[in-house]
Amino acid sequence: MGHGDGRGRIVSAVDADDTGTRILHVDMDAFYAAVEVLDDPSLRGLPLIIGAPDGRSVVSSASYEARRYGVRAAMPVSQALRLCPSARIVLPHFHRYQEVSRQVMAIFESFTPLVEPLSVDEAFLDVQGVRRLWGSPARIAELIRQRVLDEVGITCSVGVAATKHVAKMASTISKPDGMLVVAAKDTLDFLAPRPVRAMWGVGPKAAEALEARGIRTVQDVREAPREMIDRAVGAALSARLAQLAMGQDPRAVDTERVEKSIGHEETFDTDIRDRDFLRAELLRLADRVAARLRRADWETATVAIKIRFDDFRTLSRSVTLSEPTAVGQRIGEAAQSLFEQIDRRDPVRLVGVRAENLRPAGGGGLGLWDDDEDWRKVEGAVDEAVARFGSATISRARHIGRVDGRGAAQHPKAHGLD
DNA sequence: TCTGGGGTCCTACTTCTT
DNA sequence: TCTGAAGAAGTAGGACCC
Repeated sequence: MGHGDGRGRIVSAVDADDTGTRILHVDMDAFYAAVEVLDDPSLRGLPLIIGAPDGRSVVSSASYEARRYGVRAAMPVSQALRLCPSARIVLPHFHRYQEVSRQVMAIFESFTPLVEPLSVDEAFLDVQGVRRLWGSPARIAELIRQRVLDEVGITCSVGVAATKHVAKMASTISKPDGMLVVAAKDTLDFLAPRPVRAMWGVGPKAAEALEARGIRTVQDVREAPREMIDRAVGAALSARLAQLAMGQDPRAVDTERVEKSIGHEETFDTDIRDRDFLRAELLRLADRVAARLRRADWETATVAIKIRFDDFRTLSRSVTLSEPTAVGQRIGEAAQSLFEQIDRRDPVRLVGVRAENLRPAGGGGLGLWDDDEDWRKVEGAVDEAVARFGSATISRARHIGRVDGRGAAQHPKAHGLD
């Protein structure tokens, strides 16, 4: 079980003991690949790699047929093709995945309002309050699996347990097209033999540090001295692992998570030395970030950049602004200024811009504009005016756009800037 | 051999404020 | 007015997740 290549399927009986459970973790099987097959049935049964065939692309998703050759998400496409030369490369269609995701989430929400989407293809559901309506958690899990298949045409796997952590582990193990129910009283036995790497928060580094101390399974985590785990992975993760290993997970299903940062980054096909080009890229990324901020009616108080050099060394720099903004030009200027502070002149493979420390847009109300075209006109006009009249005069005019309140008065047409 | 993009969270350290 | 301690806030980097 748990091969990740489709050979580990488990399906608990609908009448399996689900005493003490309330959390469902639903995970779509090879989601991107499944959507591509849905839209082009001739792809069914083929080894598929979702990703770009060129440059430095990595695998976004792979069908189970490709996974049998060792292909995994996040693997360079070139490496995936060496493992599975017969694989079909399919360019990703992210908008389509989001569309299907919305369909699936709507099905979840028809069972319970307590749905926490984790990503485009998975969610936690708390079904404690809807048992009278739909039946036991295991029964609800089966109904959801059936409806997703009937109405959307793709399969999903569901873990049913008392906590998020165990439900997620259970869905992973049951894949694909599976369901695994872990009754509350069976939680400790279920967890004991699992590898530490399967625990939430344990990645390659933490696993290596734990395994170097002989801590290989969840049972080992329970038995190892706490100080030893503290030293291996730090106090915070250690405390969390100690809880999780005992089947305790206080995290509730959270339906109102809000984004804490918004960023964009780009890896170039070839490494770039040209500083002017990199500055222009920072400005372009800043514009995209700002556009998203305005659409969400947010501003950012902190701008961060990320620079990755040809040797994969990565630097980040950030600055807190004197005044929050959602204006691309300001974010771009902050990003460029941070970039100037980096002395290293080696070729760059990636640049990124991120807005952190987000807050609701106050005073300016720039987010009221539906299309960014309008704001580009304003920015373009302001830049032109700065060139003609000098920045002091124009900075006052620019300020009008922020304090002038919301609505028509700040629209470019109203300022005669159209 | 080659390592994306969009995120969150944590730790260690520095600087600012009281 | 100066100084030191302590806590808060800011910054950089890394690990992790999907």
